[in-house]
Amino acid sequence: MRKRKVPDVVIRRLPLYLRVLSDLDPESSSIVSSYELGARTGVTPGQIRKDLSFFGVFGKQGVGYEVTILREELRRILKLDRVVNAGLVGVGNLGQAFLHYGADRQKEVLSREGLRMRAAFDQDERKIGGHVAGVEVYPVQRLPELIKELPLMIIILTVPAEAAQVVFDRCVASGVKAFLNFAPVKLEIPPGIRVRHADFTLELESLAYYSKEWEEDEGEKNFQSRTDQ
Amino acid sequence: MRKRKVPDVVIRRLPLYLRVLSDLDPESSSIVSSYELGARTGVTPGQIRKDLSFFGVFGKQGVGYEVTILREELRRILKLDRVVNAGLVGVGNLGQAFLHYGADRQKEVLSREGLRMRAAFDQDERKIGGHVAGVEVYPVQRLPELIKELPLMIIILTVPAEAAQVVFDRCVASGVKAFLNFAPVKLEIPPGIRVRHADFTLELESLAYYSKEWEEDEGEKNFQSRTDQ
DNA sequence: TAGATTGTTAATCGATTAACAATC
DNA sequence: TAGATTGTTAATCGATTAACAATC
Repeated sequence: MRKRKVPDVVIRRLPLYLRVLSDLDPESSSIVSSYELGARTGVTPGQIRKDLSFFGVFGKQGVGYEVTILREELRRILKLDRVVNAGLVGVGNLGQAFLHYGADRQKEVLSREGLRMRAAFDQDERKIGGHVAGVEVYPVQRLPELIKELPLMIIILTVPAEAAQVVFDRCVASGVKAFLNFAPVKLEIPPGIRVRHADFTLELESLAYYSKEWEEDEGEKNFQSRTDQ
Repeated sequence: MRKRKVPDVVIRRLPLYLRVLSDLDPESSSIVSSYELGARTGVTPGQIRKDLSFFGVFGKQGVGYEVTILREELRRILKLDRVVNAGLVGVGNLGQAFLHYGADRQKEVLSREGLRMRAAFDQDERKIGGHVAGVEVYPVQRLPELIKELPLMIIILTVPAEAAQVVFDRCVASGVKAFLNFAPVKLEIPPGIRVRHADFTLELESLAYYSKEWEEDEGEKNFQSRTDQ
């Protein structure tokens, strides 16, 4: 009964396909081929077909994929066919920034799929009870309670580095399985829990390697254009 | 004379090693082994040694690595031993958020290495001439000019999706080789240019796949704990 | 010296790509 | 039917891991 594990690298491409399918809908054709999907996502047609094959058979040979059907299938696979509530812990500069960002995106896309920024948490008395970008701020003490009641399925960690592990552990204890972590720390992660790290300091530092050397002429061109992540 | 290309996945781990080495310095020992580095970064000791071997020989067999030496070598490799200026285009919600984030991090780490948020750009008359988190906002028209004069080696794109390709192309034309792109679009990227995508919408949507199903009991446990990116 | 740890090679693992039979 | 495009298998590519000789 156990399906073979789907590689995470495949899971990470699915939202990209979904985005293109959602943007595609209005424009005429109700059918799309892996070639067109490839052109619009930057993924090779073969890889798209391989990725989809992990989940079933969605196309017609000689024809392509029905846009609405494939879109609904991807939404179902990603669990975006239901409401998915996210909570954010740590309403500092970064936390507020993310809430504003989320509010911007929510209008466009997040809520088109089932994602909702549902609650924020902080220690600071002055922030509690307030709203940031339309999201209410609760005391961190209520985290376990609200994880279960709302419920919250994804937690975004925008707490200071020192607090990250403690908050993370508390969320895990309350049943959360998926995290987006902005704190620049190595978390101790138990089995079955998925954490994505968003650490811009590391991103920028690694980009410095590829940055132009303005002083002298650049002799060394031993890299190629590539889109990462 | 041409070195073999260093895989990007290796480049992305170097800042992590550098961070640990920088944090390590005060604490007693001036020597660190690949085993300790591994414990602190979550990378296997063998992989750390392999990664470093792309750039030369930095350790002593039977002993380990001199902390200060390895740190300086990594800073040099990543070009963080000199000043690296970054510019940001698009001072909307997300852009301002990033500038505040950068200001926070700058105090701690970014400036410890050579990274500086040096300039911001926007179209909006009301923003131009102002400062956000200590960074001056210039009109986008001055982008090519200031890229060359300051100069700016890394560009952070926080413009709306529609504007991203145009702004990107203009920066490339002015010689920028490294980008951090927050706009949710597939950019057309010429050879020799490195772009990292920071697209939280996609991250959250892929996390939904791993999120707990609260309705029914979760029968399917076909994933493992893993830290990605 | 004996013990420890590097640097590196070879083996393994996993993901991408090529290719094509099936079939609409 | 002929042309197109899927689904899938086999080949390739690249990255990680294991293992160990070199040597401090």
